[in-house]
Amino acid sequence: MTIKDVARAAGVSTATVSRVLNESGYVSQGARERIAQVMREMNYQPNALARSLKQERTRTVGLILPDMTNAYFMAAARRLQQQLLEQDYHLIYMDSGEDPDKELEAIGLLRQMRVEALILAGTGAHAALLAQLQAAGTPVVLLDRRVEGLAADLVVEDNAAAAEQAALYLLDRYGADIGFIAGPDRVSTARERRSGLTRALQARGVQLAPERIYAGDYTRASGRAAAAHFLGLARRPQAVFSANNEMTFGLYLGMKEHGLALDAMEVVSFGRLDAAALFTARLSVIVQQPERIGEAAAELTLRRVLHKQQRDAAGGESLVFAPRLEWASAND
Amino acid sequence: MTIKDVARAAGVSTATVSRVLNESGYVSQGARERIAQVMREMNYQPNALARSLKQERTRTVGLILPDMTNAYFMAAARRLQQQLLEQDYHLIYMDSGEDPDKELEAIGLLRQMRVEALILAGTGAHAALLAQLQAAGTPVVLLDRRVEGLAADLVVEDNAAAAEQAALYLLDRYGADIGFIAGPDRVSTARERRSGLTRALQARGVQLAPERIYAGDYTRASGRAAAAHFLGLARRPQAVFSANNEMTFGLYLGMKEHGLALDAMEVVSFGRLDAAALFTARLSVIVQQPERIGEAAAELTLRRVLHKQQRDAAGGESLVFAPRLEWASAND
DNA sequence: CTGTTAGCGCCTTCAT
DNA sequence: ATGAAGGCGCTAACAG
Repeated sequence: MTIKDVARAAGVSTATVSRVLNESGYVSQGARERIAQVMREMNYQPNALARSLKQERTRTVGLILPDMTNAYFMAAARRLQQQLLEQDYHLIYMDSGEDPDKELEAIGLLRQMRVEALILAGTGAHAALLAQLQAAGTPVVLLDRRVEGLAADLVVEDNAAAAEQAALYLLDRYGADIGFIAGPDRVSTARERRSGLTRALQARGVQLAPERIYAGDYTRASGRAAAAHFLGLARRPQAVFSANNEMTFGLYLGMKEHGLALDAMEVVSFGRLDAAALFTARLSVIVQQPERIGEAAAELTLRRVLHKQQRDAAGGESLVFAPRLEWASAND
Repeated sequence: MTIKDVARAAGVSTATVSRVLNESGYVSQGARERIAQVMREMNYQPNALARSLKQERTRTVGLILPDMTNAYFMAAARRLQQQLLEQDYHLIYMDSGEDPDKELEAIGLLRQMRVEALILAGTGAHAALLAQLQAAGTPVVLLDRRVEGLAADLVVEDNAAAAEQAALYLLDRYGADIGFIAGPDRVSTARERRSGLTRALQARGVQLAPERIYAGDYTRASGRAAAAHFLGLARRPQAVFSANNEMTFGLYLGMKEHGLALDAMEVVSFGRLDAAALFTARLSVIVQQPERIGEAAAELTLRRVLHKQQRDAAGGESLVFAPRLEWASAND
């Protein structure tokens, strides 16, 4: 089923068929209709590979995510895909599983597929390669996470500011009697959330004992471990600040396991925790907006690939969204 | 950056470069090393479009899912992708959003991209088109959901049997004093779960009053509405059977809103509900296994595309997995 | 308005 | 062991 078959069946040359395919150049009404008819009858689908090869344009964007079972990323991805689709751009996903090696492989594959742009929520490991990609003319858009040493377009949330605000609230209420469950330091959002806390501590002139900070890794299991840790202390914190919602879920699991009421400690968490609507807790959340992140990333990407808008040599455009804080008193 | 550039830089012809790229034919040790060296230096990435065009082989599989924010599907997709990647096959996702029109568009796009196979958790709308695709030589593998009127490879869970078992348990315990929250009838899993209930009712010679069946649509909102419905009845059911976990979540939300304790009714639900670990309930779940579904779909697909194993004219291979039932007494 | 032609980057005989 | 050449399906001048 090629353009040749269509041309023959319609009694025209391939060029004419190509013209109706691309809505370019002049084609008589009669020919146009005949060709359209034939295409429908044969159920012809143009070969995207051949078109892309010839046009040097794939209308394709790569997206690398660390975990495609993560609700936050998938919400962003979904919106992103919708937006791109409106401009006839297609998304090719890859899942790195937080593994730099797999990320490297994914980047390679996407390059081979000649994606016109790369959107990345990365492990942070391949700054040099990404810079090279950019230099070669493929726009790179960082999503949610920064990559140290890489000046690229950026769509992120203001983690530090939100964390600082949340921490100030807790410090003013409980002083140093709080616990912090940190994320993995290799991820920029985790670093920023930690530094927000640090800023708040400095602002209030408070020191946090080392055992009040638990080094988690954004997983539910580490939140559960944090609960065990905090509840094992001579004096357990009155409140906990958790750097993401998975760890918060784990924290509650751990509290339950230790026979503690779930509203025994006040908790502030990054990211929504739907489950909290079903039990009694004192939970405040820093509400993120993956859809807006996805939409902004799409908009930025399209600007680069559609309008060939060049990035400044110095650095890219930064879009920073402020998460909303949702304070909750006992929510039962 | 083409094979020509590499050839020139290495002082050989493009044919030789192609040979090392494909590890085919004879290449002297010296040439091989020189070429590999040049490729590394130039950071050459072969053009997948050109290769696929020439080889008539894209090493690409299409996957259409109804909702890429759904944990079940994404768990399956992840496993699927991992398995395919091991054989150097790549997955191209599309999200249909449960919309037949978008699904149609997605199928078209994937055809244009010349995917070697299509894996589909569909809206059930395009049996004829899919049959045509199959006839044209593109294997179609149905994931989780059947498509009426289409004889294709199939990887699903045994919804009817599991639903029947669950229903029998409830009927033996509460007689007709139970409620059922059904899924949308256009989805095969919903139909099967409903028919499992029907079988159980017949087996026990019990009739369920029409108001004891609520027509949900697999969304949380419809579960919440179901709660409102059941609790508004003159006599509320003593137990509820919910056709999926999102609706179960909604059910609990609704119960909470009506001031009912979450263990006031016994509940059996399709699909895990993680949140239940955090509150007191009487919930039993029919545990699904998306990873196994994904793995099986990958295995089946690879058999078709790698070994060109033909499907029987009559129908495809059916892999039916039995979900595990996890009975819980009060889980506090 | 339409057809002819020359590639896009790569692979694959067929010679050598 | 290597190179020359044709063609995968399509588009984009250029002629007519």
